[in-house]
Order: sequence, then C-alpha cells, then structure tokens
Amino acid sequence: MSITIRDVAVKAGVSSITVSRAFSGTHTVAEKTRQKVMQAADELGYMPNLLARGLVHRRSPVIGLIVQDLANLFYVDFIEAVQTAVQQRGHMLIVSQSHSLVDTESTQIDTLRQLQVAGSLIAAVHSDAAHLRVLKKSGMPFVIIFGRWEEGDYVAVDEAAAGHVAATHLTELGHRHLGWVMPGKQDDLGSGRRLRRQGFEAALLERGLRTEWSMLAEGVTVTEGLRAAEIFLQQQSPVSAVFVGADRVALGFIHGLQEGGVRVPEDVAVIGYGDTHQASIGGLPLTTVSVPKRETGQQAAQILLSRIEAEVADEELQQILLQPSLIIRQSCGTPDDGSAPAEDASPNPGR
Amino acid sequence: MSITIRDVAVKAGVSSITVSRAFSGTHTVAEKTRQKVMQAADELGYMPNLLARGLVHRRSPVIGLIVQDLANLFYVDFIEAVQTAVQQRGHMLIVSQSHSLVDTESTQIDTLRQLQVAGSLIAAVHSDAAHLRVLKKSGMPFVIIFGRWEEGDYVAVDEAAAGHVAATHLTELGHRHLGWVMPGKQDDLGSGRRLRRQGFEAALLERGLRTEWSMLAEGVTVTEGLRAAEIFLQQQSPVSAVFVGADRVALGFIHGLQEGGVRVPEDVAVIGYGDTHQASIGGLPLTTVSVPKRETGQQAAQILLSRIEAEVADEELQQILLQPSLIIRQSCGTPDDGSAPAEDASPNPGR
DNA sequence: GTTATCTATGATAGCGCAATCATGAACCCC
DNA sequence: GGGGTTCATGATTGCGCTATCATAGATAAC
Repeated sequence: MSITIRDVAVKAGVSSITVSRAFSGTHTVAEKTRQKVMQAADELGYMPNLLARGLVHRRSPVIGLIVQDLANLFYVDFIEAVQTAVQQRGHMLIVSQSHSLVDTESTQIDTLRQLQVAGSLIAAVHSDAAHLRVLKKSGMPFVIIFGRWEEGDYVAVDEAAAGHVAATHLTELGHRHLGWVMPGKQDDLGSGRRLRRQGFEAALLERGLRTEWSMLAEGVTVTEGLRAAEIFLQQQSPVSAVFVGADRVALGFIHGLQEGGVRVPEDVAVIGYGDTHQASIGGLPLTTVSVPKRETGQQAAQILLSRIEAEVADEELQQILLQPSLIIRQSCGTPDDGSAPAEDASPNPGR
Repeated sequence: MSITIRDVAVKAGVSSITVSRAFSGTHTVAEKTRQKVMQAADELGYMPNLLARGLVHRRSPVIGLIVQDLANLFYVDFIEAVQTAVQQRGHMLIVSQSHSLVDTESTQIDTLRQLQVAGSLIAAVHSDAAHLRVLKKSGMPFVIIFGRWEEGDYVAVDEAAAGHVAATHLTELGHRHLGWVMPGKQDDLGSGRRLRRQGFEAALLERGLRTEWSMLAEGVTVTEGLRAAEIFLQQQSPVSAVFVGADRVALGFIHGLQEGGVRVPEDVAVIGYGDTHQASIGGLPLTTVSVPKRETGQQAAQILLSRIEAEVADEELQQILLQPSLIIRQSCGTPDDGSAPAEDASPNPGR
C-alpha cells in the first residue's frame, strides 16, 4: 500500500490538489502551506508516482536511446554525454540496442512509444526506413544520431570529411601508394561507410592519386583486422599507407602486419577512425580520425530537450553535421615522434 | 489524442475489457474474438499505454540499473548481458550513473522508485549505506552487483581469489620480488580493493614471501598508471613482478615502464585485473585476472527477474560469489610465448 | 464604496487500463 | 434433465495524479 497524495493532504490539513501543486510547482502555493505539506510528506515517506503523473501528462520523464551495439566502445562516451545532459533537465535515460537490425530497431521504437517516453535519440540502422516516418507522424520528438535523415532532426558526423582528412594526412606524410579497409555490417548504415570512402578517394584524386588496394570487412572486430592484414600481406602490394575505417579493426590490422614482419609505421602507415579509448593506449598509439562523440551527445540531447520542452513539432529542422578531427599519434609516424599517449585526446568540451 | 482500448473495443464490437485481455493475455479470449480485436487495433494503429497499465499494476515494465561510471569499460560487457537478459523477459532497462557518490546513488534510487520500476541492479558505492536498507523496506526488489551486501541479494566477484590467482601466477613463473598497485576511488568500494590486496598477500605468505613495493592509486585511468610507473622507476626496487588492480592502469603502468627503458615482461612482469576489451589488444596483450562480467550480468538479471515474477520478497537470500579466472597473454611472459590476441578471451557463456 | 485584478485553495472529473465481481452460455455426468 | 463445471465476456470501479473550472479572500484603483 503506497502512500498517496491524499494521505499527505489529510495529514497536512489541505486538499490533495494543493499537495500536488506543492510538489510539481506548477502553481504558486503559499510558503507556509508548502512547508506544512512537505513536512507531512516527509513524515509519511511520500514519493510522487511518476506513472500516474505521466498518465495525466501523456508522457513520462524518460528519454529513449537506441544504439546499434552497446558493446561498441564508440558509443560509450556518447552515452555518457547524453546521460549527463538529460539528467540535468530532470529526465532519465532508457538505453536499448538494435543490433543493427531494422526490425529490432522498429520494435524498440514501439516499446518506447508504449512507455510514452518524452522523446528519443536513435542511431538508426537505415535512414530511409518507413518506421521513422511513422514515428514522426506519431508526434514523439526524436533526433537521429550518427546518421543523416533528411526528413527530421539529426546530429551526424561529416564522414566524407573524415575520409578526406585521413587521405590528406597520409599524402602529406609523403605516401603515394594508398589503400583502405572499410568495415561495417551493412552498407547503407547511414551510408557513412560509403561517404568515408568517397571522401578518401576524392582527396587522392585531388593529388592525382588513386586507391591501390582496398577491402570491405564484415564486422568491426579486432579479428576482422587480422584477417585484413593476412590478405594484405598475401598480395604484396606496394601500398605504404592504409586507412582503416574503425579503430578496433585498425588495431587488429596493425597487429597482423607486425606478426607478418611488417613494421608500422616504418613500412606501412595505418590511420584509424573513431578515436575510441583503446586507440590511445597499447604498444602503438593509433593515429586516427576522431569523431566528436561527446559533442554529438550533447547537441543531440540539447535539440531533443528543446523539442520536448517547447512542444513545437514543426519548427525548422535541426540538422547538424559535426566535423571530425585528426589525432596524430604514432601509427603513421610523425614529424616529432614520441609523444606520450593521452588518456583522452578528444578535443571536445564537457566533462 | 491517442487511440485507447475503448476505440478498439467499439470498432471490434466488444467491450473494452475484452480488448485489454486480448492484449495482455491474462485471460483466455476466444480465438475469433482475439482476431477481430487485433484487426481493429491494427487498423486504428492502437498501442497499449504502459503508463496506464503500470498505474494499475503498481509497477512499470522497467528495470533500473545504477553503475558507478558508464565510461568505465568494465561495465560495458556487463550492461550488454543485463540488457539482453532483461529484454528477453519483456523489460526495458534504465541506466544511470552514481559517479561513485553515495548521495547521487541515493537520488537515483529515489527516482527509480518514483518511476515504479519493477526492480533494480545496483553497483553500490558503499555496501553499508542506510539508503539500501530503506530501499529494502520499500519492497522493491534489487540485487547488488560487484559488491557484497550481506542483508540482501548480491552477485559479486571473489576478489580475494583474484589477488590470490595473480600472486600464484607470478610466483609460479619464478618471481620472488613482488609488488602491487591498487586503484580505486574509495577504499570501501565494496571493499574489493582491500580483498584483492589481502588475497594477493596471503598467497605470497603461503610461499614465504611478502610485498616489496606497493602503491595506492586514486583513479582508474591510464594516466594513473603512468604516474605509478614513474614512482616505481625512481625507487629502483628489486621488484620483478607487479599486480595492477585495473587493466587501464596496468596498461599505463606498462607504457610508463617501457618509456623508462624497462622491458616488459623481460625485466618486470605486469598482471592486470578486469579483462576489459582493451587488455587484449595493443602492442603487449595484457595478462590479467578476468572478472566474469557477462556472467555477473546474467546471474544478477536472473535473480532479479525471478524476484519480480515470483513476488516473494523474503525467500532466502541469493548471494553469489563468482570466481575470477586467469587470462595468460604476454605481459608476464609465458611458457609458450607468442599466442595471438583473442578478440574476447573471457570464458563466459552467452553471446 | 464598487469594480477590477490578483492570489491561494478547493471540487470535480478523467488520463487508459485491469482487478473484481457478475453473468450467461456451453458442456458433461450419471 | 438437474446440478456441476468450465469458458468467454461484460459492468463497475479505482490505480494516483493533475487539468479544468470555480470560489473566496486580499489588494488595488478610481
């Protein structure tokens, strides 16, 4: 038997509605009354029931977050940032995974809707799936993250720029024979994979070069990188620098090269993508194109919360494209070699 | 204006309660009726309102999870396992962080209670804080994780055994001069830090040895490990093997040693604790004492869900102590050196 | 002194759903 | 064929809270 607003009202000698107002702060309540109420509540151990409140308001103080894979380090920083932002504004965060499956994603969205969440952030698998359009029609605010969905709000990373940055760095170091490894579970995954590749090749073209070796990888695991290295070694290509589209894969790739007697960066330079924690440590700190994960989280949360609070559905769309940045460590060699590994080399603000 | 059970009822030509039953499956509904209802619901785009349902049931289909720090890789695998287990049984997961602060933890717990979550998993900061006792009295089921709370259910790791395993491994490799670095934000953090140390020293004692160098570290960062290495190098102790109580710190420690011209494992062997992903990759794959993170998640979820479903509050307590295991990689040297790094070397079942 | 404006509080009703109790129909047994 | 048993369905009510409308007192304005 839980204690309700009614019990508090009786004890404080006021009506239940006054108790409600004292707690929710929606109307002014005389300071003296408020104190009486609070004391009564304290003595009874009263706690507001957010379910009941949510039923009336038609939404609960919860934000949904759907990522593709929790175990992916990529999301850890991001989630942390979202968590912090959201909690500051009095919301809780529900996290779920789509495992990169559209159907699962769709189911997760439905569940969030049933829970009447105030809004959600979605790392969508496809950006053209019908269920997003359905969701949009439902009126629940949401922001797509790490992907571009032209019909709604999003916060994404300029993946073409990322590829461009990688290629530019490698060519500026003097490399003329370049290759890449692009991982990813599905090709249309926000089309990031394609864009990264295009950016990379565009940069080469500007310098009159072209890709001399390439490979599409299935997963984003270290093993995948080892496999790529194996294939690379077999082919004995003249390639001296490789862009690997995910840090974990890049680390595996480097390891595989080293096992095969190829020195990194002396014989082959490797540049990664993502800048997850693991990139910065280990024997050979990875030079990588950093994704502003925290900033993505902050901005996305920001947009979502303002949609929720303003309750304006159809303002103009908020579509943000964040720029990646180059983190020079050691896997490509550097002008001034030997920099110490940084705990967190991402250039973003926030804690 | 959302579509309610009532609208469906009218459309299907039945009473609203029949629709309710068709959806919740609590009573038998004639197959023919059920189909009529489902079709009507489909056409209207009806979705059950979990807030309303929760209000009646006095709880929502959500499980709360409070970890100390999301950014800690340690929790990633664990959360993944919990997520999967919980979702299979039709629950969602709310994740929040205590940042190792008792007050924050307490606040988070209150919020979860207000949300009427069905139960929660708590990586408690202290195991003797009063608010846990209050929570227990409230009747909401919860399981303490990664710590021991003798008054309730918990799933913890045998930290003393972990220390013992580390020491045993090092002595068996022939080391006679041992040391340790123990990180952690607070000493009474489930007292794991102390237990680990005690286990380590007990094992030494059994062999007539004792700790020759030790250090308490503040945080669990790479930087902390670098600092420890600096101090270690200054002292020029004869210690040839060090147990570092957190993988991240261990990696930093190794890096620091290498920078100082000390070879690992040739000059100094280093064994870590935790077996986070990052331990397995990088230049020198880390030998470490592995914590069964997935298994902890599975078991804790299991216990919690059975409490929720059984609704028996006071059965006998479920207190589980899982055993750590030794993962031999390269940072201590091995009988057969040169094993390839594994993507996931944890011995636990499950995906 | 009368009207206008504000503030503090209350009464009622309903958010969407399911527990409870009630009813009627179908079936079965000897 | 009367009493027992099961099954499918319905009517009512309330979960705990707040939106809405209403009221009464206080203050101000002229």
